[in-house]
Amino acid sequence: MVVMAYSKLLSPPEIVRTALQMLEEDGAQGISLRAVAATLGVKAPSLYRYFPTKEVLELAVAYEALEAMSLSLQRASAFQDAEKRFRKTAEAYLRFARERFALYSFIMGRVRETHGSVEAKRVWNLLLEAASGVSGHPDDTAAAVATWSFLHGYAVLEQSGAFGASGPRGALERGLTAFLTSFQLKRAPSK
Amino acid sequence: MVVMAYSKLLSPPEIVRTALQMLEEDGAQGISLRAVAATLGVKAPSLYRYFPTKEVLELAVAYEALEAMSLSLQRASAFQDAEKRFRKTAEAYLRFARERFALYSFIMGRVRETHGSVEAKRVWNLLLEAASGVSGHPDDTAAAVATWSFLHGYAVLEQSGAFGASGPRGALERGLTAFLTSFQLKRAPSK
DNA sequence: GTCTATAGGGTGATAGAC
DNA sequence: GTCTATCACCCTATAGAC
Repeated sequence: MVVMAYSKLLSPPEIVRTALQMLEEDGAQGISLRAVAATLGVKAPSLYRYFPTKEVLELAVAYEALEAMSLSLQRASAFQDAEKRFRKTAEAYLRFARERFALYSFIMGRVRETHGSVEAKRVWNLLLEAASGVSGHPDDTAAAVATWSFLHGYAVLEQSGAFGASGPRGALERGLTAFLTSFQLKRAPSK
Repeated sequence: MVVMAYSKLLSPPEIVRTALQMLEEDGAQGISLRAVAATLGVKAPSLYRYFPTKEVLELAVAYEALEAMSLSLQRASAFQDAEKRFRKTAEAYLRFARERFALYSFIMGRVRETHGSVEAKRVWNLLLEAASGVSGHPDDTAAAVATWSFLHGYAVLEQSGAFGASGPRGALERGLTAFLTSFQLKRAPSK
């Protein structure tokens, strides 16, 4: 047996990064401490030196995932025109949900726990600004929540195969247009 | 030990009914064969006389749940006025999701498997008719899918606590109104 | 037709050796 | 700081006794 000195293999950020990556690759049924440890070349109990419970690790992963999500949305919201920003933000939201669905549903499964965090607020604010820009009201919560509901529902139904072989049949465009026209009707008078 | 003849305790419908009821009372993490059997006063292996695998039982439960859902929606769709029927159907959908959320998400987690069944079609048709009635187009799939997405997203976000302490802030009304006005704009000319 | 017993898998978490 | 060993559960599913 080769004599081998213990080396500091682990660190919280590395554990979180690994867990997130595994979640993304095949995370339908969540995080397994054993699996994460194995990927790191370590046994499960070692992780407890860095995270007191599984839940604490999951929360750290959720924050990291929210960060990634807000970055994806941010890139799409750099448009001046209100309608274009609204559409691009919605598009970016759905792209993130589609391409990283396990991560997305992991986030959405922990909304309560992450509520109020800066990471969650960043995502929320991008949605809020996109919707408010269309209606012309500075903090149009109702418009943003309605938009969020639609996008979330669409993302989940799409991924679950609910649209069937015939696909969504233009429902995305139909919904976005409905919101756009309706929000614009209630538009505050521009100065 | 009391001598006791074996009696025919079980039947497929009774097992399904029990599983559905348990799912409804505390079914956040799905069906457990052990738990279902215990409730029936029997050991888990006995269930295999009636269902070859857990999945088959789950499917039977899903169909039963879809049946219940379509009944809930049906009661609300008996309105002549298109707008009223649309609103009442949406209301009934959300009520079902709210009051029987475990059942609702069990259904939604098996959309792919139940797709094409008569039970699923009954629910879908009620949504389709509600949306089509507003737009005036006989089979307005896009409008129905958009509405479904919104309702599903709203139901899930609401239940997950995403709306926070301040609540949805009128987002439901805002969304429904947006769809109504937009669908009516594309209304087919009435004869 | 239901039973016991068991195969064979999973999970989070802890104690104490090294 | 990581390890082994283990606790204490959970689960679906099958073989064969009664």
